[in-house]
Amino acid sequence: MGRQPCCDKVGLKKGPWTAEEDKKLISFILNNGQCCWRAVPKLAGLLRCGKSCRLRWTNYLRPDLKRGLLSEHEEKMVIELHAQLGNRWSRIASHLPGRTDNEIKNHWNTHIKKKLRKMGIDPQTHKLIDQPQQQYEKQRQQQLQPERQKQTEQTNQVVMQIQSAVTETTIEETEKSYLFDLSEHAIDSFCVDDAPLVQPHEILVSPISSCSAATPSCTSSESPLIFEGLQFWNFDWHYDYNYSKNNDNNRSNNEISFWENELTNWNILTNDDGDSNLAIDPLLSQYTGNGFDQEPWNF
DNA sequence: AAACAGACCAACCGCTTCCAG
DNA sequence: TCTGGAAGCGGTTGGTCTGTT
Repeated sequence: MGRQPCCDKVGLKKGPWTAEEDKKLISFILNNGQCCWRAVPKLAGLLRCGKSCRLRWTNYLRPDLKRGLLSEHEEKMVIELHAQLGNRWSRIASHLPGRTDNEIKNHWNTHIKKKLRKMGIDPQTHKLIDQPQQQYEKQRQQQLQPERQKQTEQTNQVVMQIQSAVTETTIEETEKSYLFDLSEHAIDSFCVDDAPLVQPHEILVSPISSCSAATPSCTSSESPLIFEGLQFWNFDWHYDYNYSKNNDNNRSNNEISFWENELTNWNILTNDDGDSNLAIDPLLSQYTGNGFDQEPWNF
């Protein structure tokens, strides 16, 4: 027995949302808040599935969304967070105010992946990708392995003969040799002969620089998990919200502040009669925003 | 100017997780 | 503790845009 569909799909509309639908959804949520998404379409007069409404709201209509390409700083954060969290886009998005998981996922797949590959880094593992020369060396090492094994065995035999002749071995010396082994293994994990195209520190955000504002005492030796619960500062907090991608008038003005641009759009969307005085106030007053370099603000 | 290919991204699908009863 | 519904999440799809031939 299969699972019941999230909604009765008969007669439901799919595909891109129209301005009219957006307007209905925004009006409804501003008046009633986010309640049971399943009920939203009926109550808002939409022929959409609740899930679709939720996605449209969270990914596109939410007033606190940032729009436009990710900044270089945000991109670095995404890379750093991805190295720690993997494809947990919502977790990553939670560290980037105003960005959605969908947006970050798309940006990762279309931009960052390519950049990392160009840099010789595997976007999934964040490790250096094998270059042809390195692959050749690896193969060669494997071919030489049996011969080396034989040589090692012979050497070991000689060493054992010498060791048996040595009557006193201090604990300190034993520890030293153990530590030496460990360091050898550590080197194995990153082949120093394989000169990377890009040094790791050139790609990843240094933890110490990232944490300075919120946790000034942390050091670069700490786990990058310090990102957990961390607030990041100094983001651009501007919006370039265009309902239509084709409306390039606003785009050409570069970043237009949320308050000029967003409110205008919202006025249009929430008022049939275009009376801007009526507009947002009573509806939006419930929303509180918070720029990182500012006090919380209200509509 | 037309055809095509690749890039981009909004939206969908289906699985997982959460939570109330 | 179990169950079923709702929400959350990540992978994928498909339409549109843009650049190239």
